[in-house]
Amino acid sequence: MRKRVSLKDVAREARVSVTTASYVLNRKPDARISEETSRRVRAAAKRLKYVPNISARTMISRRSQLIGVIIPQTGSSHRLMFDNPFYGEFLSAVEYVVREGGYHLLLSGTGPYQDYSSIAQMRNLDGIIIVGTYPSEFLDELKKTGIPVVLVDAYIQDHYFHTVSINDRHGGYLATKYLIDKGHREIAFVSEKLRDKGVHHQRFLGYSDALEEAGIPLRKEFLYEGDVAYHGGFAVAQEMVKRGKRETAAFAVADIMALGLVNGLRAQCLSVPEDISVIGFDNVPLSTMSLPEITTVNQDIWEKGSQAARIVIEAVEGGAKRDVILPLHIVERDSVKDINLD
Amino acid sequence: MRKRVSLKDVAREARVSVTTASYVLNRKPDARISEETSRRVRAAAKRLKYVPNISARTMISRRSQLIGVIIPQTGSSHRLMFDNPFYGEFLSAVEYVVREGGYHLLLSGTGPYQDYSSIAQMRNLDGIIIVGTYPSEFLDELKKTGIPVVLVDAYIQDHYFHTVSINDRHGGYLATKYLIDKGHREIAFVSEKLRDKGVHHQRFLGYSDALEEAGIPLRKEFLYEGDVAYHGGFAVAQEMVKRGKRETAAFAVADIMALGLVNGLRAQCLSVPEDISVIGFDNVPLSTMSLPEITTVNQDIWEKGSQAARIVIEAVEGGAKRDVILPLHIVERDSVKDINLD
DNA sequence: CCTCCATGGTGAAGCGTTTCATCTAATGTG
DNA sequence: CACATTAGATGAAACGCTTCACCATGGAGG
Repeated sequence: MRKRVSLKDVAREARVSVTTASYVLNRKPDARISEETSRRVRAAAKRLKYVPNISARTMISRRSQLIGVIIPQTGSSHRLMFDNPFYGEFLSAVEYVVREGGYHLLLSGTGPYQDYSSIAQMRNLDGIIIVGTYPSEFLDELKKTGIPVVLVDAYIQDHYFHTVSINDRHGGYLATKYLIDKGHREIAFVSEKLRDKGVHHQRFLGYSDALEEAGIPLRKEFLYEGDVAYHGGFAVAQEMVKRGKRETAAFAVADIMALGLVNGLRAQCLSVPEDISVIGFDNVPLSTMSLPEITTVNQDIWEKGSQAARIVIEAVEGGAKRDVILPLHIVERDSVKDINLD
Repeated sequence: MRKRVSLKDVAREARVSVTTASYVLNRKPDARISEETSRRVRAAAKRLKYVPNISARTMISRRSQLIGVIIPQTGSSHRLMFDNPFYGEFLSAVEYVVREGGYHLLLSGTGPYQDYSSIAQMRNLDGIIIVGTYPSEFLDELKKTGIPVVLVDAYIQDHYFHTVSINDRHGGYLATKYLIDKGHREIAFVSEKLRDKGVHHQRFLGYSDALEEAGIPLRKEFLYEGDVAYHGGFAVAQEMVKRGKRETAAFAVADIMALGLVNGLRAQCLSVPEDISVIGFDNVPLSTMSLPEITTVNQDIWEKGSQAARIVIEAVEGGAKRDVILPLHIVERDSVKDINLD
């Protein structure tokens, strides 16, 4: 491999100074360069296949053109959370927007918790996107770096962070209300163990809101816990028949769980929606990958990722603090039965 | 934000020269530093929360501690191929190993085809992992950079590239043979339009191998085409009954497609495996997310990712060229019926 | 007493950029 | 014709680090 060509080489080739070459190649608006010189430099750069060295640039400008993204890991394993298709879709959008914006994407799992602010500094990250809920010490460290951070789906109120989220509580309300409107009054709530913060707790709040509004008492025995994963939903189905299945409908906080639930129910010879209706949340592609296809609360994941990326780039380039809340709506499919019609 | 602390600051604090500080912090084995000085420097670094600047280091050492990963995009959209869960799992493994190895991960979609060698040079990438099949001009460009590249699932023979793959042809053989052993002779092959290179074509070759070995003629009308996606498999199911469904079994080249097929069949009131058996490929989690759970050819995706990452790191650090082929085996579940028993 | 060598440490060059301050010529103004 | 102004271009410093070559000091050996 022959030595990499540097700006110096281009300058020599074009018979100008390094300064001039730099000005030309960066299209500095206020630099006064003649058309002729400009052309010469560009030609030289092309001829030599000049590629700028971002490291060098970073040192001076303190801009790395790098956006860091942190994706949660599944508890036990070291796997990123891609088994929930939400993250893949989200990441796709981020990658796309970031690339179009002239940045690159540094992907990390949550492993290096405490260390992430070091990573951010070492690499001179221009901006950071974090999805999910994290300990506040972790966020505080990040804050100290002064790097713009966009928090996605984190229920944190702190003027430092930009946020993009949905109104999960309202989403939970929507889903439950939908079931109620279809005549259901015995409605199961299926989720992981609820932590105070976090989207699932919010969705639970929405669930109770809807119940309360309809004058339906909240019943402890209609609350089910399982991993937010296919097997979690599947297991809940078994638990449900074990408890005697008094419910006519169930709201699962994620489609992946809803899918497990639907199949688990079917495995127990209950049919969906005839014996029990199911509604999910997210509207990931998975929700159409079952029979029946699953009615769910749609959130525009692509939009979520795009927004997060756009906001972080904006912030890097001097934009103001932003908090975006994306809209939600029900998408009706075949997993909910209208029992008013019976 | 106060100014970032540099090595100079640490040196001053520890009352030593920058050189010494650098030696200490990098644990240079041949540098002769007294225990006492060493301690002082480390203490200072800790006190000031010193974080090295990778850009500066990169300039000198020409090592960026960055591994680039390229994931294919779905044809039309800008989405990364995460709708096939293969990629999420693969990426997880890579991320994990790369991080453990002290590197970071730069993620790109295939958008910047031609430009990737530029990106690689700009960022001084230490190594590159590419999954999928790409035009050879693209690979040639990469080759010119001299950066170690690991090709995953690419049927390319070129001494420059490291590779990790499975024997797709053998996998196709295994799947088909399995079906034949269960008494099937009318076996559909379900895939996307076959290109010469590429894993799916190889799997097709394996399919014919098995047929030929068993003395079963290959029948054109048993070949189905659709996108390697859920909807692709679903559509094939419809096509299949339209053609009169002469087959007793089907081999789909990817689980995601197999899932679509199973559900599509069920939607046509055919039951799996009673009316028709289905076998998939990959053993992604998805394959257990249907009823019946899908019998499939297992490839260890996590291992694939880990190996790719390990090889690229090894190569960066001076290792020799490597080509790894991972083993394959059938995992029996419930989507194939043994019709010998009838 | 002089030389040698080992030990512990440092100065300064250099990596590839950006950018500020400056310089030269040429043009315009009175 | 003298002077100010401007267009066009450049030199050199700085970014933070690594590393080569070199400098002290002091004890061992002759």
